[in-house]
Amino acid sequence: MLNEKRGHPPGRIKIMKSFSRLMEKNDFHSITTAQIAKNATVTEGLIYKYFKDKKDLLYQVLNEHFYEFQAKIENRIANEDTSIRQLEVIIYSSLESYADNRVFSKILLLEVRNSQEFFKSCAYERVQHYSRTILKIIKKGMANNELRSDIDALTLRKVILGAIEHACLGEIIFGREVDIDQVSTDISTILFNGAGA
Amino acid sequence: MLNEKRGHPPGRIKIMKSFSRLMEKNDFHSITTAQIAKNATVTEGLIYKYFKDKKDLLYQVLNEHFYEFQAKIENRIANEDTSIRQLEVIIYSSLESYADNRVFSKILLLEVRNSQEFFKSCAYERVQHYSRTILKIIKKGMANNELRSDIDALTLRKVILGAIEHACLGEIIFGREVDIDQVSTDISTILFNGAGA
DNA sequence: CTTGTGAGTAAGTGTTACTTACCTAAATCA
DNA sequence: TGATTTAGGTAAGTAACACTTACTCACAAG
Repeated sequence: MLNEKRGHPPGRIKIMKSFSRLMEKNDFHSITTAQIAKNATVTEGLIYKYFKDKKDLLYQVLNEHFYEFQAKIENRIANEDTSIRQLEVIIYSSLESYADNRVFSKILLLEVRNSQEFFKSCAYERVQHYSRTILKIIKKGMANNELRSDIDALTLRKVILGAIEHACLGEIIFGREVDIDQVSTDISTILFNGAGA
Repeated sequence: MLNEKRGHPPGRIKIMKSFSRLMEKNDFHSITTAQIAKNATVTEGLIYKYFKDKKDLLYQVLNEHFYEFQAKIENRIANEDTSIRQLEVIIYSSLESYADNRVFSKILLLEVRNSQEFFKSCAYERVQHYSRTILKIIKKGMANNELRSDIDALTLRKVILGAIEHACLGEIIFGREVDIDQVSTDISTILFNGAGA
């Protein structure tokens, strides 16, 4: 907290807040640097003092949101003992975070993946860390026979992440309401017990 | 096939082919209309004779690819009798199509979803049709006790689609190889039998 | 033989993301 | 203290971009 002011001058904060606000209603490409600046009551040029380009601004906003997301989830899974419970908490918490931070989920699921630059950003490093946490839980679960070990751990991770993300898409894109409790228990049931009768 | 020439003048075809070629290596936004025109050996203006704007070109290219994708899958599931087998065929065939048509999968999974316009396009209508087909199979499976009916059919569909899509992301984004047989059987195992031991 | 139409072009235009040069006030330090 | 670096911020650009307008030309139908 020492360098809260150091690395974060008021102009920079205003730009990020302005951009976040605009992302609530518009998609990334339809937002202009002129709009961002006007909304932040700074000049366009200042954006490029703090951000390499418009995409860098996007990645840095994502980075801040992802930090909170990650912190919340890692706190919660620390209180669970079994792998399955930990994964269930991840499923529930992800749905919850995506639901009450639409800008964050929009950026992560719809805006960054189409460009290679993202995968060199530090926001992506955070995503990787989070992703590795899930893999560790799966491997631990397979080692102590909570999870079947005849399937590929990487594939199971993909299925879990895919299920979570797709479950939120309707909400993110169309603003539909999602019953988080219902959907997350259904996802857990399917993934851990199977959809077969 | 009568109006193959009628609705598809040579310039239009050249533009779509040129754009598809460019999409193999670049993302949508980094491709310019000047590049598309040059590559197609037509002038920039002609693009706007056949397409409302650059995004409309994207949607129409997707539409053509999706038609083939859909036709192949619907043929294949017609040969299967149980719901689970039909869903397994969908999982396998989707992985296969995404693998050998990278432009198609890039557009569908990474490029169109961020903009609301897409959801008014006729490419999206096709996606909806495909999506409804899956829902019908699930409901049929629940009705004849192949699939458990204590979970929401819509959620199961989301999990299936999410699993398929996320399984291809590594391939689409990083060009990683995917073992389709292995991954699709793993996904089916997880979804229908569960990952729990 | 002229009139209407579809394919295609050439030369624009306003916006957009981004750059450059500059200002100002407050730390830093000789 | 006085000189100088430096960080926050501005103003006025610029090249490139998506898209438009006004125009050919070929040719088919009446």
